Amino acid sequence: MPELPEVEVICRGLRQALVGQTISSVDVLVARSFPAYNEQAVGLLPGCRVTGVKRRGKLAILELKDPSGQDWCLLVHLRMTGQLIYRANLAASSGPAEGPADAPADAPEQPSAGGFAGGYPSQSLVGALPDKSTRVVIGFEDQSRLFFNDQRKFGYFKLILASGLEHEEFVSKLGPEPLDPGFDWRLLRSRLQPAGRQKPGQGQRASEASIKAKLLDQQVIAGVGNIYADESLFAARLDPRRPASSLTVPELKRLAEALCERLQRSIDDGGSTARNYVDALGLRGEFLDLHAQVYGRGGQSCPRCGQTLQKTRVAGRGTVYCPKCQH
DNA sequence: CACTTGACCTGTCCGC
DNA sequence: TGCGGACAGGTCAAGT
Repeated sequence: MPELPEVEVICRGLRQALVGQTISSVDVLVARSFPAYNEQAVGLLPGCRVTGVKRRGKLAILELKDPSGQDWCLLVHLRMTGQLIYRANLAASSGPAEGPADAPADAPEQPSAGGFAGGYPSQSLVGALPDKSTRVVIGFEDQSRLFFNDQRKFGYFKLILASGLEHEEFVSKLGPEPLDPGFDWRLLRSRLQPAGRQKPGQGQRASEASIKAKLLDQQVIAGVGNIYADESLFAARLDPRRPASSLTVPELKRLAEALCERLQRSIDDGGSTARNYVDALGLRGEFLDLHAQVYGRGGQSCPRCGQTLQKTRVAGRGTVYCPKCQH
């Protein structure tokens, strides 16, 4: 469920914490979480300095520079249940990270912390780390650590050259960023309704795929997942089952606007916590509680017209919509 | 070729 | 209490 807003919130936190830091160690506890680790990264990552943290679609990207000056990108995809949690060095007081049983040590005291410098906030949803879902741990020279937790082991790390062919391929595969300044209804139309070659007489084959399936396709638009597809379609008053090819210009305008508004609103709320999403400090996001209108609310009444929201399946995903005001 | 479905995983929730 | 099964959904391979 980490989608664009969740990954964006995590990246902002990591940027503050990691830029300028130098990696001192990498522990891969589950091999599938960093498939190529042994071949390429085992001796390469320690010594690398973090020069930036970016997001592309649902990917978090740690930009690294190795001692020889070569630039690398460490890609992290959280998939369903991945978490990236940063823990500052707690004045070396947190010895073995495993020890709720110990009493003598002033307990895992939580230094109120206004930011990363002092540790982590007491309202963190995540306890002592590593825990049983920890897959990768990256240590830094100042003794802080970045934990990659992932219950379902769908997420992964991948190290690529910043300017290599792999990078080009991965960038060009993803569709445009809906929050980039250049994103508007015309761009959305070009992605949803690509101008097919029109043979005179034989009109181009209109895409029959549902608008929801298209929104979930990362090659069409980058970063939209199930939550924001449903929320945007509701805000734009569009039936998720409609063929993408059938949207009119006014409908495309509503949808483009709804996508931007819903995604930005969620970033402002700290993202959506449906199951186990937390930000870089272990804090949950509040979008679902504060501003979501349909996701997870099947059977409840439509906040716009009062009709009962329907839960169904579109594009293989659980989908909630209002049968009365979405057309 | 366009599109849909199944597999990958594990934790949670529900009914029996 | 314990167990089986459905369900959650991002992405890719396989199927229609």
